[in-house]
Amino acid sequence: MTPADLTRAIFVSVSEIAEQRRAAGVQISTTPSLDEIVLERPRMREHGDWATNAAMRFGKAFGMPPRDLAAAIAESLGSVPGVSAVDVAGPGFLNVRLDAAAAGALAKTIVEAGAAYGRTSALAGGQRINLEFVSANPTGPLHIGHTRWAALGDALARVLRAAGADVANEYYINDAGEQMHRFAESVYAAAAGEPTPEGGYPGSYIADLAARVLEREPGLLALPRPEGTTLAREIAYEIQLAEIRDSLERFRVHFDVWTSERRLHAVDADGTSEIDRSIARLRVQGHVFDDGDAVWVRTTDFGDDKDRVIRKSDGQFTYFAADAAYYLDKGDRGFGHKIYLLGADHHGYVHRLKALAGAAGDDPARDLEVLIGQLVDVDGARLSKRAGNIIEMNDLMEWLGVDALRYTLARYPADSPLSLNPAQLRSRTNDNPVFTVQYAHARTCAVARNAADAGVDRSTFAPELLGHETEAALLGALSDLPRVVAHAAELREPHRVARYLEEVASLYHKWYDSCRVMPFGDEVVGDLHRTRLWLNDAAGQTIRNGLELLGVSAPERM
RNA sequence: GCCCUCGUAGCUCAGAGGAUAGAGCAGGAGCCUUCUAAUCUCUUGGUCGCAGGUUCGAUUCCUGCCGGGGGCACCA
Repeated sequence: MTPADLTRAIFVSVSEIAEQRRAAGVQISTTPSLDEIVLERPRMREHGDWATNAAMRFGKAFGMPPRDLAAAIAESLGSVPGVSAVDVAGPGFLNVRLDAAAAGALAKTIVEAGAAYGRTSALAGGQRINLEFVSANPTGPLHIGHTRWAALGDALARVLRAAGADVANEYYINDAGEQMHRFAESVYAAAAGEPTPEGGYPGSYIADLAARVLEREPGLLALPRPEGTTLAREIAYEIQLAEIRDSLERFRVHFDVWTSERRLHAVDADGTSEIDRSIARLRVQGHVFDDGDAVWVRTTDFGDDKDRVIRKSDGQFTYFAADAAYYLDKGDRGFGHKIYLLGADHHGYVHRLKALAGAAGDDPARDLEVLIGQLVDVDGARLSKRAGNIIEMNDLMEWLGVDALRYTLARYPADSPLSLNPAQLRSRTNDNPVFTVQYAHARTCAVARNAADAGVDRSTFAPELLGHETEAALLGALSDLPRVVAHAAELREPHRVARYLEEVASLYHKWYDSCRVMPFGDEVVGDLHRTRLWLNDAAGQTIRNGLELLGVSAPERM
């Protein structure tokens, strides 16, 4: 019996009681629907396998005290096959216990579903989602902040897809404007042996880039300065962007779409750019106005504390203009829903983005989400040798490993400030969550290997034998993966998957400690061993699937 | 000044309006001739920052205050 089966049984019971009440002449103010039945796993195991607050929820509408309604539901639920006990507790909770066979059947379900276990259609059929994250300027290496958004954004994308959503990962390349100019000046200066210009980029990576630029273009310094600077910029840009892509791929983060800001600035044959056309489109919606020679967007219509300039009086576009064009561009490419993952240092931008959505004719509350991530730092981290006062993603990967980094960065809600503890991340005991989870997985593999050697296979399956309390607890947790994934997707909180895995790992270790898969000594292999192998493999599969959602490997040996 | 965010055990943190507020670590006490003791068992530890409000019920939602972090531009 899966949680979904039980939910349905409770729904049927509640509906029948509603009918009886109606037949008895009682006014029922609401007709319950299936998705109003909420099943949860009790915090305390003693309370049972599952609990529902349905009686408290519908008591009022049925004109019944919650405890009476609970008793009525318990009565009819008690006769459902697979349910071994139903208790009414507290203000009207219903605690349900499943019999071992009904609960144990799940082990086979999971093994047979394999990598698909945990996937749902909770978010299927909705708008196409554009998930933009990282989007670092291609003027230097990625730092620790980008690393957090990369881990979080990619995990979120995986979780959303597992819940059936259609999502594309997007990286916006800020390759136009002032920062690129400063980057160019810095690289050229380094190539020419000059000091870093005022406001330029420090760090020895600039000198490395300059050396590679000169290698590719030995005549650079012979060119007139403007042409030389432009050429240096283009070559250095290409090298730097390639390095960013490489870092991200090594971090197992893949972007489906890379959008260049330059494309938005490019002027067509008719003399207009994407940005020009975008401002014209925004005007139609009525939130754009002129003041002297400058063009403004009335972002205060959408909660901003002041209106924003989109085109300065000297004719130059502000950054906001490119962002507006980019927003419209996403919509034009078929993305009805846009998610932006921004660092806390950009939160002032949220109102402006919301305003853009509104000015574009979208619903700012429904079509646009901005997730703000708090800052992260690492105790005792070395600053980048080549990029000055930042902590580099490349160094972090080498120092702590991709698995530990990804897991830990995805383990906390985005809006909680985070300080990584390197000693903990490198530890090989329970104080390191990623280790606990990976070790549990490796242990399921070790058990499976040993079982194979001992002649224990999955040729029979007798779920009624899975009656040990640690087996009931483990099965309960395993059954929760689809719900956890759906919740994580809906709430945009991949950290729920990590926390869940820690619970499964812990319950698996407890089970391992008290229930053997292998026969003792010269004991004959029996159904109990074989059935436990199914459970062992189901636990391994569940952990593997969860780790996959976080982009963390599931080693078979440690 | 205004905006965002956080405040839960000694530490790091979970907690979608529900039960006696949880986990790991740290502290204390235990279990190895048999699948990985890297695990497991028991145990100490709380004014959920403070004060109001909504609710049958608030750590959770609302308001104010206190404290930490981040941010305010015809900047990029």
